[in-house]
This record gives sequence, structure tokens and C-alpha cells, in this order.
Amino acid sequence: MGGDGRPNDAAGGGGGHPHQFQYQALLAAVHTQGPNNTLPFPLPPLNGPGADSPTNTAARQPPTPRGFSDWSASTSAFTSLVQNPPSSNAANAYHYSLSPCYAFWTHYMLNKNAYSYYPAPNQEHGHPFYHDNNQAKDPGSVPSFGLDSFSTTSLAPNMSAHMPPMEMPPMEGPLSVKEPEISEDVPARVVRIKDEMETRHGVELKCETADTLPELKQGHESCATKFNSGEYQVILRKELTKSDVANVGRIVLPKKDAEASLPPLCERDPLILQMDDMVLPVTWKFKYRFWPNNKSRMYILDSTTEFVKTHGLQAGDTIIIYKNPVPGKYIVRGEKAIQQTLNH
DNA sequence: GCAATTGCATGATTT
DNA sequence: AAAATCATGCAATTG
Repeated sequence: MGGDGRPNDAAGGGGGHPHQFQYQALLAAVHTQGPNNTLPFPLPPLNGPGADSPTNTAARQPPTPRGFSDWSASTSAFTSLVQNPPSSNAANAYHYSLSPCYAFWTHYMLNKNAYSYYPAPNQEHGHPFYHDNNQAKDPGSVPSFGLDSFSTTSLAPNMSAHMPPMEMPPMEGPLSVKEPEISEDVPARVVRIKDEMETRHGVELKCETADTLPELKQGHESCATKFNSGEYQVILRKELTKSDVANVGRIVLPKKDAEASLPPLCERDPLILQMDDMVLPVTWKFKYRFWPNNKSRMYILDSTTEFVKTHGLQAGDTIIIYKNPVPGKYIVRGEKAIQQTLNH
């Protein structure tokens, strides 16, 4: 196997379990909150004891950048939620025991900015969901979702030499990254889906699109996604094609956006781009490279198979890359084009 | 030898 | 109409 290494077989939905089930299970768990808007598992209170978690002893800090790895120091609380590693069937164990955790995580993540305390920057990579064994040789691999009892082994930075140091001060205030371009006809259905998802979470998370951002028509301004105080701006958005979601595991990136917003590729050497999943507790590592094409270049995001599978992405769906305040890192989101019935 | 991955070429589409 | 961009197929390479 090459760049599309899997988190492990269990996470990969071994036995042919469609990855969509994982994703949908997560979303379903989040969305099937009770009539009192309660989750089927406990949540730390906002500004409450959660801040005093023994594992979260970092001094009070301003909001850290959004991005999955940025919540890493707050994760130990999650581990206690997953005490039922189950059964003989690793795949099932993964699917069913972690879904509530995912839901929890998602909820937490979407509310995190409301918490008073944030992980220290130097804890950023101590993601307990990651396996140590996520192969350095496999840049596209999904770090583990946390089987193996959610061990607290950290994800080695495993950054390419091109990457800047990871340490950086926490973000203060919104970013000011501009989205290179969005077609005028952003599918309304996509916006609706997003809005619905976001409002269901009860947080301010919205993507203003061409309809609402006049500057979009001027060119390179646009989609700002807000998580409460944080603002994440789209740097690249692409509707996936058949070949993008085929099992070759590579997504052709729009040249203009790639050159405008992704690190420059001077050499043929690929860059490893770490992208925190906006929904799932995963940091994806994609290979970003190009090849000559006529007088131009084609920019490719490689090792995307697992990302595509996990989100159940198909042709017509969209990949959205957001700027991450952490240099060299990004946030990625797969967006389904067709609204799915989450609750039946 | 085979499967997976990578690199390139070509044609369709868009600008 | 020409150039640029991109989707995709396929050959070459790699493990």
C-alpha cells in the first residue's frame, strides 16, 4: 500500500463496511439529541469543571486556532467515555463504540471556543486519538481514530522539511485569509445542508456564500466559516469529479487556488500537508504535488482515498480547505452535495 | 507477476 | 479562435 494507508483495518471499515456508516453514525449521534437537546452521554459544562480537568492544566489562554489537533489537550476526558472496547469484531468495535465519542467530540469541538481554558500550544500534537504507528512512510495515512484504547501516544509531527515550525502563538481574532475564488453558482443545496448542520449544532457556524458576500463578486473574498469567535476562511473549494473520488486517491486541485493559497511547490518533491478534519478527530496528511501539463502544471492532492471514503464523498460533493492559523496546517472538510437523511 | 502508485498525454471544456 | 485549465485514461514505475 502506498499513500493511502489506513488508520488501521478496523477504522477502515474492514470487511467492506462502507465508510459512510461511520460518518453517518457520528452525525446521527450528534443529531439525535433528545428532546431537551441532550446528548446520550455527558458533556463537560461550559466554563465549568471541564476547565479544571486535571489533564487540562494549561494556563488560561486565548482561544487557540481551530483545527482538530488544536483540541488535543482536551481529549483525555473523552477517553473515559470509551470504555467499551468491545468485541471480537474490530470493525464493529470501531464503528459502534466510537460513534458516541465522535458525537461528543464534535459537539465539544463546535463549542470549544466557549470554554474558558484551552490547551497549551505545546500540547498540540499530543493527540490521544493517534497511534504511534501511523506510518511515517505513509503521508496519506489517517492517524488512528483511537482504537487501542485511545492511547495517548502522540502523533509525531512528521512534517516535511518544508514545513515551518509548529509552535506558534495562539490565534487572536479572526483570520484574514481570502478565498481565491468561488464560482458564482455555488450550489444552493450545499449551503442549505451546511446551514442545517450548523444550526443543528446550535453554534454560530456559517458559510457566507456568493449570495451574501458582495465582495465575492470582486474576486478573491468570500467564504468565512465562523466557530463562535474563530473565523476560518476557505482557501480552496472544489466539487469533486469521478476521478477525484475514484480509488486512485488523488484529487486534482484548481491551479489558481493551489498556487494562491497552498505552499509553493518549487521542486517536484511533494509536500506533506496536514489537514485537520473539520468534523472528525483526524488529521489527514495529504501529499501535495504537481506535474507538468503542457505549458502549465496540474496540482494534485494525493493520498486522499481514506478521506474520501470516510466522508463517503462522491462525484458532485465538495472538498473545502480552510486556512488553519497554524502555519503549514489546514483544515479540510468534505461536504456532501446531496442532503442525507440523518434520522429515520 | 501482480497490484498499487506515479507520471504523463490527450482530449474536452472553459476562459 | 486561441490559450488555459482540467478530467481522465493509460503507460511506467515501484513494492
